[in-house]
Amino acid sequence: MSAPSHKACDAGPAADRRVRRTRGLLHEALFGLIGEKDYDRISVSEVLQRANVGRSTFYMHFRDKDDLFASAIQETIESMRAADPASGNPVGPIMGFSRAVFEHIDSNRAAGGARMGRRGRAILHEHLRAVLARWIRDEMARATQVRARPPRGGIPTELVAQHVASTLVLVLDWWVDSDCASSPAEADALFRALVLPALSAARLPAAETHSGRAG
Amino acid sequence: MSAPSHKACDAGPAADRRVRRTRGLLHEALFGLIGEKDYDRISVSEVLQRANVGRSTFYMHFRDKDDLFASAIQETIESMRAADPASGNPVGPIMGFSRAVFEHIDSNRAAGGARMGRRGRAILHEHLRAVLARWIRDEMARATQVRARPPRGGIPTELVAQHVASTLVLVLDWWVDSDCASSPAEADALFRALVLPALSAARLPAAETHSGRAG
Amino acid sequence: MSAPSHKACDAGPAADRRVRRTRGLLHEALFGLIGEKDYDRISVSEVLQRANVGRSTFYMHFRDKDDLFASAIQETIESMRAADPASGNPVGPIMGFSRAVFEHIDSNRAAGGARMGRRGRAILHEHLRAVLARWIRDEMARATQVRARPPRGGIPTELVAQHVASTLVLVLDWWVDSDCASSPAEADALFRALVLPALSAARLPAAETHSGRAG
Amino acid sequence: MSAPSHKACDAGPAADRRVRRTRGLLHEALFGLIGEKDYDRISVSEVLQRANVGRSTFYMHFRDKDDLFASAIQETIESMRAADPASGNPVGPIMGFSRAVFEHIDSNRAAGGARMGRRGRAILHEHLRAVLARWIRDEMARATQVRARPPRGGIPTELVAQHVASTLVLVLDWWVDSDCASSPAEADALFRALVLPALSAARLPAAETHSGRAG
DNA sequence: TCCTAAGCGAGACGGTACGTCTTGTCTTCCA
DNA sequence: TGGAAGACAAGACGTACCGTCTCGCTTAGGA
Repeated sequence: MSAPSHKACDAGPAADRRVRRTRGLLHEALFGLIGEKDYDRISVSEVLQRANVGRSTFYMHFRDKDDLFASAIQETIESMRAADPASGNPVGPIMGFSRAVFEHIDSNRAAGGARMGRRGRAILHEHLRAVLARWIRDEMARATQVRARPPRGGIPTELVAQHVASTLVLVLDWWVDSDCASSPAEADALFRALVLPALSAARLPAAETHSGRAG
Repeated sequence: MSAPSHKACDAGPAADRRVRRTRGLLHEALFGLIGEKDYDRISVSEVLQRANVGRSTFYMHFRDKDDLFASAIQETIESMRAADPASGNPVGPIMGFSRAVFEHIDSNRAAGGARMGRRGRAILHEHLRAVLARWIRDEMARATQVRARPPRGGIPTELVAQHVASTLVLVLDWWVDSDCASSPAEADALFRALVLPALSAARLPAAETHSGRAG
Repeated sequence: MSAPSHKACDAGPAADRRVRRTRGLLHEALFGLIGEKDYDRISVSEVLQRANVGRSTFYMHFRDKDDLFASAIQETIESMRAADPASGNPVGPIMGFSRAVFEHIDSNRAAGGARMGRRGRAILHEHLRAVLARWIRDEMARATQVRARPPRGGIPTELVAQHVASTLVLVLDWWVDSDCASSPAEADALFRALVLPALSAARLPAAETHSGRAG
Repeated sequence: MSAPSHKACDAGPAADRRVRRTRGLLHEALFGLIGEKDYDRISVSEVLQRANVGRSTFYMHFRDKDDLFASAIQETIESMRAADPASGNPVGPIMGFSRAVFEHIDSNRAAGGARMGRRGRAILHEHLRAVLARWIRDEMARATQVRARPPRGGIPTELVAQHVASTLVLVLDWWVDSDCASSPAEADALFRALVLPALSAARLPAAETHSGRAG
């Protein structure tokens, strides 16, 4: 889903500018409110009032509150990926991008990782998981080609990708919940410790890889 | 949350029987509806109508729809745990209970794993994760004592427990989604392949985590 | 339309009392607001707020604002008819009831005949016309039987009834607009002067209508 | 309100031509839609779409939908008056113009008298009443001077004029509703039968109202 | 011939009201 | 006396319009 949302609204450069502005206002308003109260106690009207946007305009751009949230997350992730200099870099260790993720969260933790109730967090996690799973699938495909490894071990690629994504989200959540007490490097190390052994195992005929943490 | 819900309603053996019946009706009604439509398109009124239960009665027993769902899941899990003969057996391999879980799902898959929309599944997963994490924490504590290992390795116990629970839920979901194409034993093997290496690693002293950031 | 509106809601004497109260509150609130601003600048929400009634309750009882208004008018008219001692009295002059109408308006003019914009007045007139036309049709039928006159003259009964009703509403409106400067008796005399000659004419064989077109 | 509407828009002959065209398109579109559905179920947007006119253009010319409708009616009436050869003819019987009105409606009934819901009809009637009342006031003034009668009888001139206008509209409505079953001449005769007696009475000192309760 | 200003289409926008839906409380009545 | 029935206040939802606005495009009179 690279398109912003369910509607194109291409009517000219000026209109486009306005549209972009409106969407931005709504994103910001929602993020602001999420910092203040539980996600699903937030009503659409509150967002509108804070963004100073009319109701119909909102529903022109987003199907509902969840759609707005998804779009906002998407935008954030994309800007984060764009700001990542190492993005698309084929060299470096396996799953090398994870470090960048932790670093990014670390520098933006004041803004983004704020309070958001059970439901908001669930939606966020779901999105993150999906996006990360896609990245990881890419990464795994590349790694497989570059290193000329056998295409798959005993574990289905898709399941591995989801597992890695799920674990990354879990560690992220746990790390943010602990107020980022440890450094990004340490958190990343935890993530890698949890996930790399299984990755190696996936390449082998499912024999036990005890060596751990593959550098 | 071992207590059924927020209210006791103890007024005698007969009343208790009726109460239990009412709660059961509501559980069944909710499960029935979940099989038909997305969880959060279900309104309390629908449940009431199907269970043939008055509105006020519902709110006597449950705080809201999620409370009812949680209670229903809890009951199901408890019945499942009760039916497990190996429960509480300290011998056997590490994380030995996982096999039982897959077996149980396999025999009940017609009934339970039915259709339920995004949100319903999310809530279910959340609950499962929490319950399983608790079991796993217990199991890890026991394993630690029995085998006289050092209390923790480089990875926080809590994080490991959550990771294992999360992975189990992931594999379960993936397995159910594939219509249980593989046998419970195979699915369990996948789960163990993903999770055991990390568990072994967690026992080692985690050399490279040098220092806390705050300290 | 003797039934209050589109819904019966018979669920017991107590519920009925509550229902009646709610409907009354809404009637009063609407009449109050009509006295303050143009009828169609009044929103349902305003009525609700003033009546201290929930939105859904309103739509339980009335289809929309116009339905509420119609119901309120109906109620008023019925109470007025009930309070009229001469109602149903077959003796007395032709169209004798008109005098009572003027008298009634005269005594209640402070309350009822208040300000109400173009649209509100139009709706009111429409209703009055319809109700009065029915009364007049009855009256004419009775008069015809009592006086053993020929059933109809050259003017269709229905048209005459509507004409009389329309004229009565016109005179009423004009009279109320002039702040009831003249006495009810005088106003009634004006009405009778405008309408009685035509009524007498309607009894004659209407010489000048030569032939139907279609026949 | 003889001016077309609230804006002059004098900027040259060509511009004027365009303006006229636009207004015409809107008139036609509205009349077309009125033939298809209830007047107040018609939205401005529908009119715009059918007329192929931009939103801002509409609001340049008309304050709102009612303004457009009023303007369209006005135009129609004016064209009707212009086409009437007897217009302004001081000779002939009292209220002689009424016959021309029925004749006009008769020849244009296919186009104009089409379906239009409660509200549309109400607005149309209101307008007709107002326009006709003005004509009638003129006619009465002329008649009074020509025939050298006393300026007013027992009934206020204004009230008489409104009564006549109201009755004409009533008969027109009834006639059109009956699909113009009778000829224009007959319909006119009905109108005159209903209204002329009162007119004669209005000239006298109110003597012949025999029923006499006014005193 | 080009220029400039108008009328115009398109449609995003802030705003208001609508009628529907659901929630959780409360009251009444029945078994 | 406890539970079914359901009226009710509260208020969010997504839809429909409204009237205002900004934007380019077209077009025609004046330079």
